[in-house]
Amino acid sequence: MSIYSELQARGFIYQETDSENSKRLLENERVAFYVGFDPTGNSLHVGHLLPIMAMRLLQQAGHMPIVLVGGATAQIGDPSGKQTARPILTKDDVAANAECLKQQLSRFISIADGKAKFVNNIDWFKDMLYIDFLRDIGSKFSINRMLAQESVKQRLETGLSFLEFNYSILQAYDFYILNRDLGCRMQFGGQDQWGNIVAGVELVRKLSQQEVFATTFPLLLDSNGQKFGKTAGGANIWLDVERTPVFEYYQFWRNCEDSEVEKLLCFFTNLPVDEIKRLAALEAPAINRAKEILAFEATRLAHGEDEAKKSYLAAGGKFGFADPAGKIATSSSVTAIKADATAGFDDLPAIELPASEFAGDGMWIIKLFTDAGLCKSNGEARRLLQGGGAYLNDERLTNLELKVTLDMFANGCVTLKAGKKNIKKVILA
RNA sequence: GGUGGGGUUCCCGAGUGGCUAAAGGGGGCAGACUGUAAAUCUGCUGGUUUUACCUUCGGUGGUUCGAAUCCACCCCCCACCA
Repeated sequence: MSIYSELQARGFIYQETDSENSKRLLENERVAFYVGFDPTGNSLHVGHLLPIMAMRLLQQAGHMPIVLVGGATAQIGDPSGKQTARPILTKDDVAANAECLKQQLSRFISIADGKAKFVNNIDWFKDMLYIDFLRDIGSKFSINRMLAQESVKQRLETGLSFLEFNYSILQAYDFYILNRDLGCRMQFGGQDQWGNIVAGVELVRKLSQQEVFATTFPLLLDSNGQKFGKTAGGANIWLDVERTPVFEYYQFWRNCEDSEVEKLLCFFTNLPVDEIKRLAALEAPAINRAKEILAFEATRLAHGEDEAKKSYLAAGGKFGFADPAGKIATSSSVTAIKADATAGFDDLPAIELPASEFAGDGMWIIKLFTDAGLCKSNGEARRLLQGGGAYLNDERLTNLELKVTLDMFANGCVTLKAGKKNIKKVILA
């Protein structure tokens, strides 16, 4: 399958400036293309993954990814798709964040031996004179057209500063520079970037008389219309294990909705499309195997085969395996793992607490739930118990005054659960 | 710069002196049902040493036995005019 058909079949293509020529270009030439990232945080989250997976596919097909870090533009904040202006970052923040970004990206695309280029737009904006910019670039933009942009129109309702208004001009200029200096001929980005991206295509045409192309990805939403990549709780699922432990990362994918599995497998795994269609068409409860494969594959890409295996076994041990006999065919390496219900116990999320806490009268159960990180406050833990959602060693707790003592530990360990899915082992230190 | 309208708990949004930790909705959490799914129903949704106390209604100060609610000043947002 050609790379273009692959992208299309997997649902990556939402809008294109020139479908026919993009296809021809991607199929017949080695193309330098760029995707921009805002270094606004020190970790990527699942919401960033769609363009990353696209870059991965394109790179595997022989194309050259240029990762643009928006060091300059991050200091402005893109108003597209945002309700309100974003806080402005310092230069040091941006530099540190850019480094984290590069490191996390390296799990998905090859960055060694110049297989991918990293650029920072601060490099061409920092010495730019305002007058020059206005004359050379500003003159190419029509305010009338900019005002007609959907993203701008929306912000006009609530207010838009001149600073933010300039964002699309800066992004357009990025494309111009990358085309001029690195021969970049395509830009990919989120659907919300369309206006900015098209502005770039036009600017390149006006300034360089070059034809360049752009494609946007669909915006992923969950069933509630929220941006994809948040937990139910609204917290982001990060690629940084400090923020999102691997087990939780795995569980995020494992808990996707039935109706989403096919889409998610297409976007976030490397499995062939026809296999995905077959897996996603499985009847309940076998559909759960598709979710296991999704979780395993997505975790494998982000955290490596070993970590993915641990999470698979830990989750399977706790909740059961969807296809323990391995009857459902798949090209995923998950099939090689023996579905052993006890093997993953050690890899459940755990916290160590000093044994002295449990000596004598023991530790108050409410405090234990809070200290273990399962509840944000004692009040929340109290409510959890009152609502019947708290478990100690798989027994439902009702006594708010319970003290956890050393004799409740088996092999130096007790298991806490907040609800059916949030598990934490407490290990004596 | 002028005039008018606003800033309430995660979000939207009621509340115009005590009955207000603050209606209602959304979101979230938990329970039941299930397949670690969806839908549905139920409970909960500021903190603590929990029949009580503490913190919260843009900020500061004041009036009052008592303030999200009244007064003064300040900050910010929106609309129209300039």
